[in-house]
Amino acid sequence: MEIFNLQAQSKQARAGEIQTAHGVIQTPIFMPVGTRATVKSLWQEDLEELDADIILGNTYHLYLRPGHELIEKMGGLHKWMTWDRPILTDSGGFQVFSLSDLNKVTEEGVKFQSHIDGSYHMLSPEKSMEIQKALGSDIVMIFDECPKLPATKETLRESMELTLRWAKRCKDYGLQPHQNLFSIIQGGLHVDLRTECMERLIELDFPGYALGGLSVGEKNEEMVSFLNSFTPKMPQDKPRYLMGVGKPIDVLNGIRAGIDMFDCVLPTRNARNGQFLTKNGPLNVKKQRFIADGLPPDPSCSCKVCKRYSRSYIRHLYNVGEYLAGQLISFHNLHFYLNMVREARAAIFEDKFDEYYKEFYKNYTNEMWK
RNA sequence: GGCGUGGUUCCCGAGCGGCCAAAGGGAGCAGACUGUAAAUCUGCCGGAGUAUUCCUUCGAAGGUUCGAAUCCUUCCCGCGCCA
Repeated sequence: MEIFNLQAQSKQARAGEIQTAHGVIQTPIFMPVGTRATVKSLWQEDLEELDADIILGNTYHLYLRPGHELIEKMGGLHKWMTWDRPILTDSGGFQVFSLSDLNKVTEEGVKFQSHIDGSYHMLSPEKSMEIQKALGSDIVMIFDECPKLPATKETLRESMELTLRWAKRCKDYGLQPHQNLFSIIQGGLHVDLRTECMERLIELDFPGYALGGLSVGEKNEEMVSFLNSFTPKMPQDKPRYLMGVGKPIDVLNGIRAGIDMFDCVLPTRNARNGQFLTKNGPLNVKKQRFIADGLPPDPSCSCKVCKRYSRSYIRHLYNVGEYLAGQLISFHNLHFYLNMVREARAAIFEDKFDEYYKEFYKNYTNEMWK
């Protein structure tokens, strides 16, 4: 079943729609990350006001706490967290990478030691599917292995082969009727490995294809150059998802290469660390020069935070450790990302994405404003 | 007036003869953060130099000592208790 409808293209950049049981996702899309059934520091009302089409949840974290059985018992993730728009859940594959000192990878799966209490757990393709099935997310990710870069080609190949075997096992596990299983292409920065991985995944036939294992240690230029050469080879009629990426410019680079979906913790994590985004690049609110700055975070922004609050006030909140600082900046930063991809989408429909990209890049990297 | 106690680098505050340009906080500065173990982490933080180094500094002035933020004398100022 096709869930993706390609609507417009501007060179490699694409605009389209993804159909899910909980609504339509307009692409290119940025998906706020809500690991533990919450986009940190924001209310679901905020996400609706931001008009986020879809958010993420995480298999590993929700499995450990509160446990997928509980969420299933409470009616599934959507109902439990009162979010009736689409949800994508990551499979826990990334945690194999980010918590690597606490786990051991075998053919069967990954034996984990919980980062919370040290207890032992097994995460396998079947277990990840069981959890995501219970959560009831609209887009389910296969359980993959995400190798850290740089890595030898041999290592990457072995990892890719394992991911392929796991992909088959995920595919064979039955999900809920409304759920769509996306596969994840691995293979480091090698176009040949990635191509082989993709072709073998296409044989299994998935409704969407993701690029995993990027922005995990390689140079940014390497990732951009890889994306430009690889993305056009990906299926035209399926959504293309670049996992975990990235900074605003990275997202635009991805769109330019033909990626449809993105997620990243940066707008919310960095918000909690004081960084707010502006048309002219990121700034940190804790700087003393903002102490009496009556301007909003980004004077060119139309979000509710920028309409009301000043840098001076938010700086004070941040400085004294008030939660509201992180909340306000998170809201603004997500607005920044979502607004950016909406503008990109509009530009693609007008076949002016390159112009949009160049203008954005020029403003965002202009040192004069810093 | 008496007794006691204290004045330390932007602020608070350790140090009480050499290992002290002086712990630790705070503030400040610079940086990081990319499928969230992150409202977190790293570096700098008297001046000059890449650096072994040099210069200025621990209320003030004198003194003891090879050597003092640390000991002594006097003075200035703060705080507490008693009259």
